[in-house]
Amino acid sequence: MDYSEGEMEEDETEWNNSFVDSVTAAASDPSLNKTSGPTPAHRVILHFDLDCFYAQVEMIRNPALREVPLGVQQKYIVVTCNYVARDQGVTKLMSVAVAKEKCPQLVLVKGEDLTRYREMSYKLTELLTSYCPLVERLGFDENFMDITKMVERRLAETPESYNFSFQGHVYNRLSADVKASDHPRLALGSHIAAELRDAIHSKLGLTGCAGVATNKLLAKLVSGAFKPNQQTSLLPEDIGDIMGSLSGVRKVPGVGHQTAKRLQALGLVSVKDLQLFPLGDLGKEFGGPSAQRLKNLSLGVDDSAVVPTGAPQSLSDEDSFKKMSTTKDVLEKIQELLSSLVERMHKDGRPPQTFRLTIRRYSATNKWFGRESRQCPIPNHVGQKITSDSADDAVVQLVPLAMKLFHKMVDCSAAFHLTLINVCFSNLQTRGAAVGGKGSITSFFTHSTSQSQDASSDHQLSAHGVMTQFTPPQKTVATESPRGSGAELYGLNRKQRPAVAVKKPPLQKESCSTTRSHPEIPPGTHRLPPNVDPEVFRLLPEELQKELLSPADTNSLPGLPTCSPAAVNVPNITTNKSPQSVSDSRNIKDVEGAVAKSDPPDWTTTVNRRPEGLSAFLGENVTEEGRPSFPRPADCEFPGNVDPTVFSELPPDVQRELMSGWKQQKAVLKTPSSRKPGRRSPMIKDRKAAGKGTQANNLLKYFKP
DNA sequence: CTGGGCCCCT
DNA sequence: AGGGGCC
Repeated sequence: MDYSEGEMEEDETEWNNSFVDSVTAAASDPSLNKTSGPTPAHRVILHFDLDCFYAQVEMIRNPALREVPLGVQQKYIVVTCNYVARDQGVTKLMSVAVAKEKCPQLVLVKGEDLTRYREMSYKLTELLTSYCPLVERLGFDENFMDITKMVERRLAETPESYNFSFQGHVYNRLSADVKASDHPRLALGSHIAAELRDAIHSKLGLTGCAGVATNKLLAKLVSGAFKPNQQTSLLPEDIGDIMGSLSGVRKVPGVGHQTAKRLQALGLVSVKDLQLFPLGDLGKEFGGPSAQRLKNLSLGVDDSAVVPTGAPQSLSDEDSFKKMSTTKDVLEKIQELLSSLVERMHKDGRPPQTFRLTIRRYSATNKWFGRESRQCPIPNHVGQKITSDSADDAVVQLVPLAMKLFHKMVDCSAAFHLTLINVCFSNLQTRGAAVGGKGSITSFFTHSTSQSQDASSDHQLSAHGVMTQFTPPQKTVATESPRGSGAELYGLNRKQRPAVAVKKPPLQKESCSTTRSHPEIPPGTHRLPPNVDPEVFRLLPEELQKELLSPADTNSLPGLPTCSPAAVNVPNITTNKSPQSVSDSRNIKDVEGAVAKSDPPDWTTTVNRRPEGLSAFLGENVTEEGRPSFPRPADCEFPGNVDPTVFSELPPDVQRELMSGWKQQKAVLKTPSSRKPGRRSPMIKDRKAAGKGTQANNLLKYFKP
């Protein structure tokens, strides 16, 4: 129904017509255009923007931090800071070094784990949703709301003689001399905004800014006019002013770095430049739809609807680092990420159907370069496991999947250097009929339902009690007490799980017994002992591998240490875990389990004929015919005139780039001088090496001007 | 040009 | 699968 104002921005054929319609509708006199469907010509849109969100959450957790300059640190960056710190010159996204130098007393709190922020963020969205269903999230700390209906209802109820007024600021005006009666809807909107900000503060302890305007763009722009903990409304007659006040196109939401650059190449740097630039010319560089959108934005026109965000469509977890260059480290990191992510998935309750692994490789020429990813479907039973009882089992199943994807991207026979790993679940199964009706799911629904009633009942504002529609199976949230202010917001969630999870103490017995469930393994066949990490195994010298595979040892071999393979010496392979890795002894054990469980029984029959999945897991090179082969340096990739020895002595970066170049040449005969990425890409798509071809593309870009 | 997400659109 | 955008 809100289809009204556009929303087909990218529909190429119809776009132009629908745009013209919607724009004229929006631009023309609001009051007369009611006829054109259910969409109000005059929307009232709110934008909420919490003050220094992460810092606020930390200050709620520890009120003593309110008095001191506080920064929230991720890696070596201060991602945000409280206003005490800002007064001393600290800014967002400032390096820790600079921040400390500006403000020596700066107190830093680690903020890499987003759990608390995420939880608080959703509490806020849920709170807003309890007043009005049209809430759209933008990041963790911003929300749009379309309160048109709410406003209309109030308007209908207000007496003829009502004296309208604005709450908070009115952009570019002294609120004294604005005639609020000329803008009754916005005026009412400003009161609703004030009430909501108050509710946010009393219920969650958070302060923030709000913007009140007629579309999302303007609401967002105006919300920042008065910064901490204030609100601002924008009258339609001041749209030109606020757009003109922006220092450059980059300040327009929707115009990112890349777009700004392209605009600049056209000579467009100010908003006004963009406003005046011929649409046709703009279309030549950006295409019709994008050009229109950009131009609209520059004029303050934005007919996009507030689309209720609902539950996230994907959950991901990532970590960045200076350098990661061994398969073992990758494996451990992936496992670590997966463990926490699976835990989150479990609370979410929707079984994911696809898994994605993405990495960022270090490249000397530019390290801020893009990521590469591979994704694959998640077997149904695994997906169910994530959400049902045993998340640990799920991790065990997922690690091999992840490693398989990893090896699709990274050739482990060559040096590699990663700076980021991300794991992501998406394609979340929305209706969990398949979940197999454990009691837990139903209990969640009842619980959260009761909560939503709580929230809506004690407020005159509330129109709908529909908070639960996307509440994650975080029954948890429901723990918010009637008066719930703050303290019990956190941490209480966690504890419903053990009750279910205790069923299986995760011990090596588990994986061993699983492995032994195939006692019919023929004697004398080659197989990895159940407690040997295949990744580590792969890295061993061939001789050691043979020893390990010798039949006599199959069941007696103790586990390999998790430390670097170089440190392993054969006779001393004992169960001793390297101290560094003890922190989570499941690390290795889980992987063992993974191997045992994910492998069809027949994988044990011979080392050389494993299922593809396992081969990838082991880091073997797999040819296109599916024949596994152990890694050889630069397998067959050298042009004839290249001396392998010389090559091997080159820096890894150079090696990789050269390799990419060669592979590129193999894939595409013509040397790619074309600047357009889109031109050539169809050609290299078919090859199995498409991934590497793509990378070659990227590397070649470095040599462009 | 950093950090950990999330989104949409090819 | 990647690009761009947002915070």
